[in-house]
Amino acid sequence: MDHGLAIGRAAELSGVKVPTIRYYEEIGLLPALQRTDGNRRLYARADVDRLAFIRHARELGFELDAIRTLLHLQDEPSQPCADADAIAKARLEEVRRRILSLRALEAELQRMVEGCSHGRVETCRVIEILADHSECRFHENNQAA
Amino acid sequence: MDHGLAIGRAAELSGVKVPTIRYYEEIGLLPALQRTDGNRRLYARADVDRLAFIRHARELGFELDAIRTLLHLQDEPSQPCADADAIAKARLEEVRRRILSLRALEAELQRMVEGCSHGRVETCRVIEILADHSECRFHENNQAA
DNA sequence: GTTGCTCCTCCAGTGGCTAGAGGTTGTAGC
DNA sequence: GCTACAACCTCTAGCCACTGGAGGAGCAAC
Repeated sequence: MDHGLAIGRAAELSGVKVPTIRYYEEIGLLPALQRTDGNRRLYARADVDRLAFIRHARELGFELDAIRTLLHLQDEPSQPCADADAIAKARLEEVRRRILSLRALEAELQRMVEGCSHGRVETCRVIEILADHSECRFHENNQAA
Repeated sequence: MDHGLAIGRAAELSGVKVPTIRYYEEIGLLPALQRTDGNRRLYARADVDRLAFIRHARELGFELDAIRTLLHLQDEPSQPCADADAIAKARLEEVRRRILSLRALEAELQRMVEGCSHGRVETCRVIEILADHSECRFHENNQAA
């Protein structure tokens, strides 16, 4: 038994799926790995930690490019953390904007659903409100999703 | 001057970009259009309305498949509107879930940013919290973005 | 007639994976 | 040692909803 974990085990431990791990390696988010004689990837604990870091950051909605920067920072702990701070702050702002936007959206959808006559489409507010944007209270130039 | 609008004008009026309009036609969201002798697309008012409908629905975060269904419903006003109602309700639920998830996310990011020592990475909470998921208060299996 | 704008088609790329084909390696049981 | 089977490998294509660019044609004004 050589020391190092197989990709499946690394996936289990980190919570990142096997094909996703390979994908991260491909785009250079993970350094090139050791392989066994049989060409299988070997993961050390540090690699699993790195994967967990990435997964957590993805859950928090950071883009892979931002994560790349955060990983570089993590690799050099003596650097000032202003960059990490800025990335987190930007993400926080983004999340807050999104929440505001979604709340407007919620209200608009609520209005649609409440207005539904449960009858025919011709008297249905859902369709009507969609058709007539001018009536809409949701006027952001947003990424609504 | 033939009656009908050029694609650029339809884009202006509907708020949908020119390549996006062509894309919608390609995937069958708009019916096949009239063309001029010179092979240019011609848009009637009804087409522009349809585009505006799509745009509005996209702003509200409906997927193109849902929009396809909504458009079918709009085309047949004598149908019961239960389907439209269901689509809108599902979207409303989705938005509410997302808001909850984003609020948890906001709190987590807030905690990260507040914990930043504005010093070196080695003492930075931002990196630390990312590295240590177990400390995280944000435990949804979410689509965080 | 020529400038310059809009339009046409077709193809490639985005982000962040996910799925599948087709082949190899490793392991457990007999 | 043999066989079955899981887990691995690479490579390619697909997902959504666009977006951008190349290279060419049409059209209006001067």
